[in-house]
Amino acid sequence: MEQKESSRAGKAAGRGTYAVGDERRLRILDAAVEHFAQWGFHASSLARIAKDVGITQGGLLHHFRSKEDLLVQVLERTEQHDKEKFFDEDFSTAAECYANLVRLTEYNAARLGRTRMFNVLAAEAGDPGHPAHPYFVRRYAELVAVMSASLQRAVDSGELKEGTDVIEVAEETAAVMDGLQLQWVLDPRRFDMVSRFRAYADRLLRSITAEATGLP
Amino acid sequence: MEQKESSRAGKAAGRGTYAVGDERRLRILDAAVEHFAQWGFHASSLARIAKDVGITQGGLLHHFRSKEDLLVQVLERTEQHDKEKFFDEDFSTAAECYANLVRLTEYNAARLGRTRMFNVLAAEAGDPGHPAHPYFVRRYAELVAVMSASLQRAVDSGELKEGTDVIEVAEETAAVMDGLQLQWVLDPRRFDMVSRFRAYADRLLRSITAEATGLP
DNA sequence: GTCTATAACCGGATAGAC
DNA sequence: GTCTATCCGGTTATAGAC
Repeated sequence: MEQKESSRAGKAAGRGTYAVGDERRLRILDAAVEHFAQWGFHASSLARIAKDVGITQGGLLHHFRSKEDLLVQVLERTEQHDKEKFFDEDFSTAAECYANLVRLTEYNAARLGRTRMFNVLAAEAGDPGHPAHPYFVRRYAELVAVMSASLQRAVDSGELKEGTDVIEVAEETAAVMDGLQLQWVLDPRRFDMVSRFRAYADRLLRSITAEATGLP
Repeated sequence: MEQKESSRAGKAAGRGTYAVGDERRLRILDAAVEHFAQWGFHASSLARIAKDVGITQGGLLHHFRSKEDLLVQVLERTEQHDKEKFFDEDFSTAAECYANLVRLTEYNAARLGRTRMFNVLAAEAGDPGHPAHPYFVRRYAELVAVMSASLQRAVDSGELKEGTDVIEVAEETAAVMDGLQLQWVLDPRRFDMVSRFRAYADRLLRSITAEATGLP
């Protein structure tokens, strides 16, 4: 799965280090994000995406075998980007882990189209026949694995209460993030997603942090 | 908008008390739920829905002016049903309110297609031009209003901590329910949505309940 | 009420010219 | 690499027969 990309991905791991011929490809991917965001997968059209890039539908299909192929590569691209930005380091405390998730929420709150795309695709992918179904199943599994591992270290270190169900907490946290995004996209100006997530994280951590002081 | 329906709605408010000619209408609505669930709005087709009912696309459009009309009436129907079932009474304690939401989660967990439909439509409706956009904006507002009113009564009665931000808690709870539904639909057999929501409700209530005992 | 027929379009994918 | 042309099928909505 990864070898396919290794030949064209940036060699020096620097930003923007791509083969020259891939510039058009990247512009297509960016345009596709916007369209999948607004229309979902089924209702997006290659012709309209191509038009945004300034080429025709036929031209677009020179870079991507099919519409499905385009979707999968869009997801792979954004995922790779997110992982580098937010899941590179292993957090040693739960507080750090949630501070990082607040950062992720801020990042999403600055990208309406991208966030709406994930909302729509995650929901559409509930259909087992949807091309993004395997992606989202794997995505949640990985997210929960990374988060629960962080939380488990926090339990072991004594930061969190003994007996905390770290899987449960990780899945709940993922749910809160997704649910807040749903409400935020419906009314981005009114709904303060970042504050809401921060409030959730604070209350959650307070309720699962091992109490060290205060009691006799 | 409501007069249109008043002539054909059940007169005695009893279950199933509909005009005879509306049987076909109801079967169309039920079939539409399944299709909107699997395909969302844009990618669903009137012809396929009609086929499931056993009529043609032309025949279907005798009962519903347009595809948009069908969607709106599907949403109105399910909403009316839900309100009667889960939001009829005003709850005097927060514990009762959340017990009722657990019941709602159980109800949803027994209806995969319907729940998937709401996931997809709620996400699609993030686009302001989507026919269901106004519906979902109003839906969240009403849900938060009802829940936060319940919670406020619980604060006033001393069940919950003084100074609890009831709007914040209500919006967070809605987010958890939606987020859990998203994960559940992706893998209904593995993911236990009801347990997860119960765990969330328990932890939330513990952290916002006014402590009455235990401290000197 | 339901059908068939049709209008007027849009969808993805392929083939081949340049 | 991008275009045009084309295939073949799907879409909603309307019109009119029965």
